[in-house]
Amino acid sequence: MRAYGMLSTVPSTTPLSESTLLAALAPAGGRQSAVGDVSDTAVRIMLAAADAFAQRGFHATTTRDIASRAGLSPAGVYVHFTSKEVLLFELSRRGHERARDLLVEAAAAADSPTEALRAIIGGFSRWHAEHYELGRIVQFEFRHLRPEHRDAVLGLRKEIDQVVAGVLRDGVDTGEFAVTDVPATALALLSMAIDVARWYTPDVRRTPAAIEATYGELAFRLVRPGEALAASVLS
Amino acid sequence: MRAYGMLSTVPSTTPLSESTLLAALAPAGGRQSAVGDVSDTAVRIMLAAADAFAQRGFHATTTRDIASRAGLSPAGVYVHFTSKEVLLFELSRRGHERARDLLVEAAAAADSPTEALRAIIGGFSRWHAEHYELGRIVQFEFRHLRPEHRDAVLGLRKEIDQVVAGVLRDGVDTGEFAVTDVPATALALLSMAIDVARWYTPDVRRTPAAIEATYGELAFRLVRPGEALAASVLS
DNA sequence: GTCTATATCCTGATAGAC
DNA sequence: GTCTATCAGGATATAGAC
Repeated sequence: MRAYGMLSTVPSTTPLSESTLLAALAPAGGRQSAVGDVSDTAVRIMLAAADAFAQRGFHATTTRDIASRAGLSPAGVYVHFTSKEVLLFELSRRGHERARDLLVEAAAAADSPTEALRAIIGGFSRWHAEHYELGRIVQFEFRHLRPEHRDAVLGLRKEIDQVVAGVLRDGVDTGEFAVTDVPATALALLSMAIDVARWYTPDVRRTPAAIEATYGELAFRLVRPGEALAASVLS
Repeated sequence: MRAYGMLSTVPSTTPLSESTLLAALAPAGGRQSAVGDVSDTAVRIMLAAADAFAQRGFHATTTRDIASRAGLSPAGVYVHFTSKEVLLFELSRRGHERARDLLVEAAAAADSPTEALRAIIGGFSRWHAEHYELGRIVQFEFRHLRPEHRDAVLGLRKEIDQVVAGVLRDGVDTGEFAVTDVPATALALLSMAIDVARWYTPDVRRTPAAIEATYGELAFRLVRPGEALAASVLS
Protein backbone atom coordinates (compact mmCIF):
# COMPACT_ATOMS: atom_id res chain seq x y z
CA MET A 1 0.00 0.00 0.00
CA ARG A 2 3.01 2.30 -0.03
CA ALA A 3 3.98 1.59 -3.64
CA TYR A 4 1.43 3.94 -5.18
CA GLY A 5 0.95 3.25 -8.86
CA MET A 6 2.95 0.04 -8.85
CA LEU A 7 -0.07 -2.20 -9.12
CA SER A 8 -2.22 0.17 -11.10
CA THR A 9 -3.03 -2.55 -13.64
CA VAL A 10 -5.52 -3.76 -11.04
CA PRO A 11 -8.42 -1.30 -11.41
CA SER A 12 -9.56 -0.30 -7.96
CA THR A 13 -13.23 -0.37 -8.86
CA THR A 14 -13.47 -3.95 -10.11
CA PRO A 15 -13.36 -5.73 -6.77
CA LEU A 16 -15.69 -3.10 -5.32
CA SER A 17 -18.48 -3.59 -7.80
CA GLU A 18 -19.38 -7.22 -7.09
CA SER A 19 -22.89 -7.32 -5.83
CA THR A 20 -23.85 -10.77 -4.63
CA LEU A 21 -23.23 -12.22 -1.22
CA LEU A 22 -21.67 -15.14 -2.98
CA ALA A 23 -19.10 -12.85 -4.53
CA ALA A 24 -18.32 -11.41 -1.12
CA LEU A 25 -17.61 -14.88 0.21
CA ALA A 26 -15.47 -15.94 -2.72
CA PRO A 27 -11.73 -15.36 -2.67
CA ALA A 28 -10.50 -13.20 -5.54
CA GLY A 29 -9.32 -16.04 -7.79
CA GLY A 30 -11.50 -18.93 -6.57
CA ARG A 31 -12.64 -21.32 -9.28
CA GLN A 32 -13.28 -24.96 -8.23
CA SER A 33 -16.69 -24.45 -6.65
CA ALA A 34 -18.43 -21.14 -6.22
CA VAL A 35 -16.48 -20.45 -3.05
CA GLY A 36 -12.98 -21.86 -3.04
CA ASP A 37 -12.58 -25.36 -1.71
CA VAL A 38 -16.00 -26.07 -0.18
CA SER A 39 -18.92 -28.00 -1.62
CA ASP A 40 -21.93 -26.37 -3.18
CA THR A 41 -24.09 -27.56 -0.31
CA ALA A 42 -21.74 -25.95 2.18
CA VAL A 43 -22.02 -22.73 0.19
CA ARG A 44 -25.82 -22.99 0.26
CA ILE A 45 -25.66 -23.40 4.02
CA MET A 46 -23.35 -20.40 4.40
CA LEU A 47 -25.63 -18.23 2.30
CA ALA A 48 -28.65 -19.34 4.32
CA ALA A 49 -26.85 -18.70 7.60
CA ALA A 50 -25.56 -15.30 6.47
CA ASP A 51 -29.10 -14.29 5.61
CA ALA A 52 -30.48 -15.44 8.93
CA PHE A 53 -27.64 -14.13 11.11
CA ALA A 54 -27.81 -10.71 9.44
CA GLN A 55 -31.58 -10.54 9.75
CA ARG A 56 -32.10 -11.82 13.30
CA GLY A 57 -28.66 -12.11 14.86
CA PHE A 58 -26.63 -15.18 15.75
CA HIS A 59 -28.43 -16.27 18.90
CA ALA A 60 -31.90 -15.58 17.55
CA THR A 61 -31.19 -17.82 14.57
CA THR A 62 -31.89 -21.53 15.05
CA THR A 63 -30.13 -24.35 13.29
CA ARG A 64 -33.57 -25.37 12.00
CA ASP A 65 -33.86 -21.92 10.36
CA ILE A 66 -30.58 -22.37 8.58
CA ALA A 67 -31.30 -25.94 7.53
CA SER A 68 -34.72 -25.21 6.07
CA ARG A 69 -33.48 -22.11 4.20
CA ALA A 70 -30.76 -24.32 2.72
CA GLY A 71 -33.29 -27.03 1.82
CA LEU A 72 -31.93 -29.53 4.32
CA SER A 73 -33.09 -31.37 7.40
CA PRO A 74 -31.77 -30.01 10.71
CA ALA A 75 -29.24 -32.82 10.84
CA GLY A 76 -27.97 -32.15 7.34
CA VAL A 77 -26.09 -29.04 8.40
CA TYR A 78 -23.78 -30.95 10.74
CA VAL A 79 -22.16 -32.93 7.93
CA HIS A 80 -20.68 -29.66 6.66
CA PHE A 81 -20.19 -27.63 9.83
CA THR A 82 -19.56 -29.11 13.26
CA SER A 83 -21.53 -26.41 15.09
CA LYS A 84 -23.48 -23.22 14.59
CA GLU A 85 -20.57 -21.26 16.00
CA VAL A 86 -18.16 -22.75 13.44
CA LEU A 87 -20.54 -21.60 10.73
CA LEU A 88 -20.43 -18.08 12.15
CA PHE A 89 -16.65 -18.27 12.26
CA GLU A 90 -16.38 -19.34 8.63
CA LEU A 91 -18.59 -16.45 7.53
CA SER A 92 -16.72 -14.03 9.74
CA ARG A 93 -13.29 -15.18 8.58
CA ARG A 94 -14.16 -15.09 4.88
CA GLY A 95 -15.87 -11.73 5.24
CA HIS A 96 -12.90 -10.19 7.03
CA GLU A 97 -10.47 -11.60 4.47
CA ARG A 98 -12.49 -10.26 1.58
CA ALA A 99 -12.79 -6.82 3.16
CA ARG A 100 -9.08 -6.72 3.89
CA ASP A 101 -8.20 -7.77 0.33
CA LEU A 102 -10.36 -4.99 -1.07
CA LEU A 103 -8.56 -2.42 1.05
CA VAL A 104 -5.10 -3.72 0.25
CA GLU A 105 -5.79 -3.83 -3.48
CA ALA A 106 -7.46 -0.43 -3.56
CA ALA A 107 -4.59 1.17 -1.65
CA ALA A 108 -1.98 -0.48 -3.88
CA ALA A 109 -3.72 0.61 -7.08
CA ALA A 110 -3.89 4.28 -6.12
CA ASP A 111 -1.45 6.85 -7.44
CA SER A 112 -1.36 9.03 -4.35
CA PRO A 113 -2.36 8.94 -0.68
CA THR A 114 -5.33 11.16 -1.49
CA GLU A 115 -6.55 8.75 -4.15
CA ALA A 116 -5.78 5.82 -1.88
CA LEU A 117 -7.81 7.29 0.97
CA ARG A 118 -10.80 7.95 -1.27
CA ALA A 119 -10.55 4.44 -2.70
CA ILE A 120 -10.24 2.57 0.58
CA ILE A 121 -12.83 4.47 2.63
CA GLY A 122 -15.21 4.85 -0.30
CA GLY A 123 -14.74 1.21 -1.22
CA PHE A 124 -15.02 -0.05 2.34
CA SER A 125 -18.23 1.95 2.81
CA ARG A 126 -19.65 0.65 -0.44
CA TRP A 127 -18.76 -2.91 0.56
CA HIS A 128 -20.68 -2.48 3.83
CA ALA A 129 -23.71 -1.37 1.82
CA GLU A 130 -23.61 -3.91 -1.01
CA HIS A 131 -22.81 -6.73 1.38
CA TYR A 132 -24.56 -5.30 4.39
CA GLU A 133 -25.61 -8.80 5.49
CA LEU A 134 -22.06 -10.10 5.63
CA GLY A 135 -20.97 -6.72 6.95
CA ARG A 136 -23.32 -6.98 9.91
CA ILE A 137 -22.00 -10.43 10.71
CA VAL A 138 -18.40 -9.29 10.42
CA GLN A 139 -18.90 -6.17 12.52
CA PHE A 140 -21.69 -6.94 14.95
CA GLU A 141 -21.69 -10.69 15.62
CA PHE A 142 -17.98 -10.74 16.43
CA ARG A 143 -18.47 -11.14 20.17
CA HIS A 144 -20.43 -14.36 19.74
CA LEU A 145 -17.36 -16.18 18.46
CA ARG A 146 -15.58 -18.50 20.83
CA PRO A 147 -12.30 -17.09 22.21
CA GLU A 148 -9.99 -18.98 19.84
CA HIS A 149 -12.02 -17.91 16.81
CA ARG A 150 -12.20 -14.34 18.08
CA ASP A 151 -8.42 -14.29 18.29
CA ALA A 152 -8.07 -15.54 14.73
CA VAL A 153 -10.37 -12.80 13.45
CA LEU A 154 -8.68 -10.14 15.57
CA GLY A 155 -5.52 -10.58 13.52
CA LEU A 156 -7.45 -9.76 10.35
CA ARG A 157 -9.00 -6.72 11.99
CA LYS A 158 -5.57 -5.39 12.88
CA GLU A 159 -4.46 -5.79 9.27
CA ILE A 160 -7.42 -3.67 8.18
CA ASP A 161 -6.49 -1.02 10.73
CA GLN A 162 -2.94 -0.99 9.46
CA VAL A 163 -3.96 -0.35 5.85
CA VAL A 164 -5.85 2.78 6.87
CA ALA A 165 -3.19 4.01 9.28
CA GLY A 166 -0.54 3.41 6.61
CA VAL A 167 -2.34 5.54 4.03
CA LEU A 168 -2.77 8.31 6.60
CA ARG A 169 0.94 8.26 7.46
CA ASP A 170 1.88 8.34 3.78
CA GLY A 171 -0.36 11.34 3.23
CA VAL A 172 1.14 13.14 6.20
CA ASP A 173 4.61 12.43 4.78
CA THR A 174 3.74 13.88 1.37
CA GLY A 175 2.00 16.86 2.96
CA GLU A 176 -1.35 15.97 1.40
CA PHE A 177 -2.88 15.33 4.82
CA ALA A 178 -2.69 17.13 8.14
CA VAL A 179 -3.55 14.61 10.84
CA THR A 180 -2.67 15.14 14.48
CA ASP A 181 -3.67 11.70 15.78
CA VAL A 182 -3.28 8.98 13.14
CA PRO A 183 -4.71 6.03 15.16
CA ALA A 184 -7.74 8.03 16.29
CA THR A 185 -8.40 9.32 12.79
CA ALA A 186 -8.05 5.84 11.29
CA LEU A 187 -10.52 4.54 13.84
CA ALA A 188 -13.02 7.31 13.13
CA LEU A 189 -12.76 6.69 9.38
CA LEU A 190 -13.37 2.99 9.86
CA SER A 191 -16.30 3.78 12.17
CA MET A 192 -18.00 5.81 9.45
CA ALA A 193 -17.69 2.94 7.00
CA ILE A 194 -18.51 0.14 9.44
CA ASP A 195 -21.64 1.87 10.63
CA VAL A 196 -23.01 1.75 7.08
CA ALA A 197 -23.76 -1.93 7.65
CA ARG A 198 -25.92 -0.97 10.63
CA TRP A 199 -28.20 1.52 8.87
CA TYR A 200 -28.11 0.38 5.26
CA THR A 201 -30.91 -1.67 3.76
CA PRO A 202 -31.85 -2.03 0.08
CA ASP A 203 -34.90 0.16 0.85
CA VAL A 204 -32.76 3.18 1.70
CA ARG A 205 -32.57 5.93 -0.93
CA ARG A 206 -28.78 6.13 -1.19
CA THR A 207 -27.20 3.66 -3.60
CA PRO A 208 -23.95 1.85 -2.76
CA ALA A 209 -22.26 3.83 -5.56
CA ALA A 210 -23.45 7.12 -4.06
CA ILE A 211 -22.26 6.01 -0.63
CA GLU A 212 -18.85 5.25 -2.10
CA ALA A 213 -18.55 8.73 -3.56
CA THR A 214 -19.89 10.53 -0.49
CA TYR A 215 -17.75 8.68 2.04
CA GLY A 216 -14.63 8.93 -0.09
CA GLU A 217 -15.15 12.68 -0.13
CA LEU A 218 -15.92 12.89 3.60
CA ALA A 219 -12.78 10.92 4.35
CA PHE A 220 -10.65 13.43 2.51
CA ARG A 221 -12.35 16.35 4.24
CA LEU A 222 -11.44 14.82 7.58
CA VAL A 223 -7.70 14.82 6.81
CA ARG A 224 -7.09 17.73 4.44
CA PRO A 225 -4.88 20.49 5.81
CA GLY A 226 -6.49 23.63 7.18
CA GLU A 227 -5.93 27.08 5.75
CA ALA A 228 -2.79 27.99 7.71
CA LEU A 229 -1.14 24.65 7.21
CA ALA A 230 -2.04 24.50 3.54
CA ALA A 231 -0.47 27.91 3.02
CA SER A 232 2.78 26.87 4.67
CA VAL A 233 2.97 23.77 2.51
CA LEU A 234 2.37 25.75 -0.65
CA SER A 235 4.90 28.46 0.09
CA MET B 1 -30.87 24.49 19.48
CA ARG B 2 -30.99 27.56 17.32
CA ALA B 3 -30.98 30.07 20.19
CA TYR B 4 -27.24 30.02 20.73
CA GLY B 5 -26.27 31.56 24.03
CA MET B 6 -29.80 31.76 25.38
CA LEU B 7 -29.36 28.88 27.80
CA SER B 8 -25.69 29.40 28.47
CA THR B 9 -26.25 29.28 32.24
CA VAL B 10 -26.49 25.51 31.76
CA PRO B 11 -22.86 24.44 31.44
CA SER B 12 -22.59 21.98 28.59
CA THR B 13 -20.15 19.71 30.40
CA THR B 14 -22.26 18.94 33.45
CA PRO B 15 -24.68 16.46 31.89
CA LEU B 16 -21.82 14.87 30.01
CA SER B 17 -19.71 14.05 33.05
CA GLU B 18 -22.05 11.64 34.84
CA SER B 19 -20.36 8.31 35.02
CA THR B 20 -22.68 5.62 36.32
CA LEU B 21 -25.11 3.56 34.34
CA LEU B 22 -27.70 4.62 36.87
CA ALA B 23 -27.14 8.24 35.98
CA ALA B 24 -27.60 7.39 32.32
CA LEU B 25 -30.97 5.84 33.11
CA ALA B 26 -32.16 8.68 35.31
CA PRO B 27 -34.04 11.61 33.82
CA ALA B 28 -32.31 14.94 34.39
CA GLY B 29 -34.43 16.05 37.37
CA GLY B 30 -35.62 12.70 38.74
CA ARG B 31 -35.89 12.53 42.51
CA GLN B 32 -38.44 10.09 43.99
CA SER B 33 -36.43 6.90 43.50
CA ALA B 34 -33.07 6.63 41.81
CA VAL B 35 -34.73 6.46 38.39
CA GLY B 36 -37.90 8.47 38.13
CA ASP B 37 -41.09 6.69 39.01
CA VAL B 38 -40.01 3.06 39.27
CA SER B 39 -39.19 1.03 42.37
CA ASP B 40 -35.67 0.35 43.55
CA THR B 41 -36.10 -3.32 42.69
CA ALA B 42 -37.12 -2.44 39.15
CA VAL B 43 -33.99 -0.30 38.91
CA ARG B 44 -31.87 -3.19 40.16
CA ILE B 45 -33.40 -5.41 37.48
CA MET B 46 -32.76 -2.82 34.80
CA LEU B 47 -29.14 -2.47 35.83
CA ALA B 48 -28.71 -6.24 35.84
CA ALA B 49 -30.35 -6.55 32.44
CA ALA B 50 -28.31 -3.70 30.97
CA ASP B 51 -25.16 -5.41 32.12
CA ALA B 52 -26.15 -8.75 30.64
CA PHE B 53 -27.60 -7.41 27.38
CA ALA B 54 -24.50 -5.30 26.73
CA GLN B 55 -22.16 -8.17 27.55
CA ARG B 56 -23.84 -11.04 25.73
CA GLY B 57 -26.64 -9.53 23.67
CA PHE B 58 -30.39 -9.73 24.14
CA HIS B 59 -31.03 -13.25 22.90
CA ALA B 60 -27.99 -14.75 24.60
CA THR B 61 -29.17 -13.38 27.94
CA THR B 62 -31.59 -15.53 29.92
CA THR B 63 -34.19 -14.29 32.34
CA ARG B 64 -32.43 -16.45 34.96
CA ASP B 65 -29.23 -14.46 34.28
CA ILE B 66 -31.00 -11.21 34.90
CA ALA B 67 -32.85 -12.45 37.97
CA SER B 68 -29.79 -13.84 39.69
CA ARG B 69 -27.73 -10.71 38.98
CA ALA B 70 -30.54 -8.70 40.54
CA GLY B 71 -30.69 -11.04 43.56
CA LEU B 72 -34.11 -12.40 42.68
CA SER B 73 -35.69 -15.71 41.74
CA PRO B 74 -36.53 -16.15 38.04
CA ALA B 75 -40.18 -15.42 38.80
CA GLY B 76 -39.36 -12.24 40.69
CA VAL B 77 -38.59 -10.33 37.52
CA TYR B 78 -42.11 -10.70 36.13
CA VAL B 79 -43.69 -8.66 38.91
CA HIS B 80 -41.83 -5.61 37.54
CA PHE B 81 -41.61 -6.32 33.82
CA THR B 82 -44.12 -8.38 31.88
CA SER B 83 -41.51 -9.85 29.53
CA LYS B 84 -37.83 -9.81 28.68
CA GLU B 85 -38.61 -7.73 25.61
CA VAL B 86 -40.40 -5.08 27.68
CA LEU B 87 -37.28 -4.84 29.81
CA LEU B 88 -35.21 -4.24 26.67
CA PHE B 89 -37.69 -1.61 25.55
CA GLU B 90 -37.53 0.25 28.87
CA LEU B 91 -33.74 0.35 28.72
CA SER B 92 -33.80 1.37 25.08
CA ARG B 93 -36.37 4.10 25.59
CA ARG B 94 -34.65 5.62 28.61
CA GLY B 95 -31.27 5.43 26.92
CA HIS B 96 -32.51 7.16 23.79
CA GLU B 97 -34.24 9.86 25.81
CA ARG B 98 -31.14 10.53 27.84
CA ALA B 99 -28.93 10.71 24.77
CA ARG B 100 -31.36 13.05 23.05
CA ASP B 101 -31.56 15.31 26.10
CA LEU B 102 -27.79 15.59 26.22
CA LEU B 103 -27.68 16.67 22.58
CA VAL B 104 -30.50 19.16 22.89
CA GLU B 105 -29.01 20.74 26.02
CA ALA B 106 -25.49 20.85 24.63
CA ALA B 107 -26.68 22.46 21.40
CA ALA B 108 -28.79 25.01 23.27
CA ALA B 109 -25.95 25.99 25.60
CA ALA B 110 -23.47 26.69 22.82
CA ASP B 111 -22.68 30.20 21.61
CA SER B 112 -22.11 29.31 17.98
CA PRO B 113 -22.68 26.47 15.54
CA THR B 114 -19.00 25.58 15.78
CA GLU B 115 -19.19 25.30 19.55
CA ALA B 116 -22.50 23.47 19.27
CA LEU B 117 -21.05 20.91 16.87
CA ARG B 118 -18.06 20.25 19.10
CA ALA B 119 -20.34 19.94 22.12
CA ILE B 120 -22.88 17.58 20.59
CA ILE B 121 -20.53 15.24 18.73
CA GLY B 122 -17.89 15.31 21.47
CA GLY B 123 -20.56 14.81 24.11
CA PHE B 124 -22.39 12.10 22.20
CA SER B 125 -19.12 10.26 21.68
CA ARG B 126 -18.20 10.59 25.33
CA TRP B 127 -21.63 9.30 26.33
CA HIS B 128 -21.14 6.22 24.17
CA ALA B 129 -17.86 5.56 25.98
CA GLU B 130 -18.92 6.30 29.55
CA HIS B 131 -22.20 4.46 29.08
CA TYR B 132 -21.00 1.99 26.51
CA GLU B 133 -23.23 -0.71 28.00
CA LEU B 134 -26.40 1.31 27.59
CA GLY B 135 -24.99 2.62 24.31
CA ARG B 136 -24.67 -0.88 22.91
CA ILE B 137 -28.22 -1.67 23.88
CA VAL B 138 -29.52 1.55 22.35
CA GLN B 139 -27.57 1.16 19.12
CA PHE B 140 -27.16 -2.55 18.54
CA GLU B 141 -30.10 -4.34 20.18
CA PHE B 142 -32.66 -2.13 18.47
CA ARG B 143 -33.79 -4.78 15.99
CA HIS B 144 -34.81 -7.17 18.76
CA LEU B 145 -37.61 -4.88 19.86
CA ARG B 146 -41.12 -5.81 18.85
CA PRO B 147 -42.51 -3.68 15.99
CA GLU B 148 -44.60 -1.35 18.16
CA HIS B 149 -41.65 -0.68 20.48
CA ARG B 150 -39.32 -0.20 17.55
CA ASP B 151 -41.67 2.45 16.20
CA ALA B 152 -41.70 4.28 19.52
CA VAL B 153 -37.93 4.37 19.63
CA LEU B 154 -37.65 5.39 15.97
CA GLY B 155 -39.28 8.70 16.84
CA LEU B 156 -36.55 9.41 19.37
CA ARG B 157 -33.86 8.46 16.86
CA LYS B 158 -35.28 10.96 14.38
CA GLU B 159 -35.14 13.70 17.02
CA ILE B 160 -31.45 12.95 17.53
CA ASP B 161 -30.85 13.16 13.79
CA GLN B 162 -32.64 16.49 13.68
CA VAL B 163 -30.45 18.06 16.37
CA VAL B 164 -27.32 17.27 14.38
CA ALA B 165 -28.79 18.31 11.03
CA GLY B 166 -30.05 21.54 12.61
CA VAL B 167 -26.61 22.49 13.92
CA LEU B 168 -25.10 21.76 10.50
CA ARG B 169 -27.66 23.95 8.75
CA ASP B 170 -27.07 26.76 11.24
CA GLY B 171 -23.34 26.59 10.60
CA VAL B 172 -23.85 26.67 6.86
CA ASP B 173 -26.07 29.73 7.31
CA THR B 174 -23.44 31.60 9.32
CA GLY B 175 -20.70 30.52 6.92
CA GLU B 176 -18.81 28.64 9.63
CA PHE B 177 -19.38 25.31 7.86
CA ALA B 178 -19.19 24.25 4.24
CA VAL B 179 -21.33 21.14 3.89
CA THR B 180 -22.56 19.89 0.54
CA ASP B 181 -24.86 17.12 1.82
CA VAL B 182 -26.29 17.88 5.26
CA PRO B 183 -28.16 14.58 5.85
CA ALA B 184 -25.19 12.49 4.75
CA THR B 185 -22.79 14.49 6.90
CA ALA B 186 -25.09 14.29 9.92
CA LEU B 187 -25.30 10.54 9.46
CA ALA B 188 -21.52 10.18 9.18
CA LEU B 189 -20.98 12.28 12.31
CA LEU B 190 -23.47 10.16 14.23
CA SER B 191 -21.79 7.00 12.91
CA MET B 192 -18.45 8.07 14.34
CA ALA B 193 -19.99 8.63 17.76
CA ILE B 194 -22.27 5.59 17.75
CA ASP B 195 -19.45 3.26 16.80
CA VAL B 196 -17.61 4.25 19.99
CA ALA B 197 -20.01 1.98 21.88
CA ARG B 198 -18.90 -0.94 19.71
CA TRP B 199 -15.15 -0.65 20.31
CA TYR B 200 -14.93 1.06 23.70
CA THR B 201 -14.26 -0.91 26.88
CA PRO B 202 -12.82 0.38 30.15
CA ASP B 203 -9.58 -1.48 29.24
CA VAL B 204 -8.95 0.74 26.23
CA ARG B 205 -6.26 3.42 26.59
CA ARG B 206 -8.37 6.40 25.54
CA THR B 207 -10.42 8.00 28.30
CA PRO B 208 -13.97 9.21 27.72
CA ALA B 209 -12.73 12.78 28.21
CA ALA B 210 -10.04 12.31 25.56
CA ILE B 211 -12.62 10.79 23.20
CA GLU B 212 -14.84 13.83 23.72
CA ALA B 213 -12.03 16.20 22.76
CA THR B 214 -10.82 14.15 19.80
CA TYR B 215 -14.25 13.56 18.28
CA GLY B 216 -15.34 17.16 18.82
CA GLU B 217 -12.27 18.21 16.86
CA LEU B 218 -12.78 15.59 14.12
CA ALA B 219 -16.38 16.72 13.74
CA PHE B 220 -15.28 20.27 13.05
CA ARG B 221 -12.62 19.13 10.59
CA LEU B 222 -15.33 17.33 8.63
CA VAL B 223 -17.38 20.51 8.09
CA ARG B 224 -14.91 23.39 8.06
CA PRO B 225 -14.66 25.25 4.78
CA GLY B 226 -11.76 24.50 2.44
CA GLU B 227 -9.13 27.07 1.54
CA ALA B 228 -10.94 28.65 -1.37
CA LEU B 229 -14.25 28.88 0.40
CA ALA B 230 -12.66 30.14 3.61
CA ALA B 231 -10.92 32.89 1.69
CA SER B 232 -14.14 34.04 0.08
CA VAL B 233 -15.85 34.19 3.47
CA LEU B 234 -13.02 36.19 4.98
CA SER B 235 -12.77 38.70 2.11
C1' DG C 1 -24.53 -37.24 2.50
C1' DT C 2 -29.10 -37.03 3.68
C1' DC C 3 -32.78 -38.54 6.15
C1' DT C 4 -36.08 -39.59 10.55
C1' DA C 5 -36.10 -39.85 15.20
C1' DT C 6 -34.58 -38.52 19.48
C1' DA C 7 -31.46 -37.39 23.51
C1' DT C 8 -30.53 -33.84 26.69
C1' DC C 9 -30.84 -29.63 28.26
C1' DC C 10 -32.47 -24.96 28.50
C1' DT C 11 -35.91 -21.35 27.49
C1' DG C 12 -39.56 -17.70 28.73
C1' DA C 13 -43.21 -17.45 31.44
C1' DT C 14 -46.88 -18.91 34.98
C1' DA C 15 -49.38 -21.02 39.29
C1' DG C 16 -50.11 -20.70 43.73
C1' DA C 17 -48.20 -20.75 48.65
C1' DC C 18 -46.56 -17.41 51.98
C1' DG D 1 -43.79 -8.80 46.26
C1' DT D 2 -41.04 -12.81 46.59
C1' DC D 3 -40.64 -17.44 46.73
C1' DT D 4 -40.63 -22.78 45.02
C1' DA D 5 -42.17 -25.65 41.60
C1' DT D 6 -43.32 -26.43 37.11
C1' DC D 7 -45.38 -26.01 32.43
C1' DA D 8 -44.91 -26.29 27.54
C1' DG D 9 -42.15 -25.71 24.07
C1' DG D 10 -37.66 -25.02 21.71
C1' DA D 11 -32.58 -25.30 21.62
C1' DT D 12 -28.18 -27.73 19.79
C1' DA D 13 -26.48 -31.72 18.54
C1' DT D 14 -26.27 -36.94 17.80
C1' DA D 15 -27.67 -41.96 16.51
C1' DG D 16 -28.39 -44.95 13.16
C1' DA D 17 -31.08 -46.38 8.87
C1' DC D 18 -30.67 -45.84 3.89
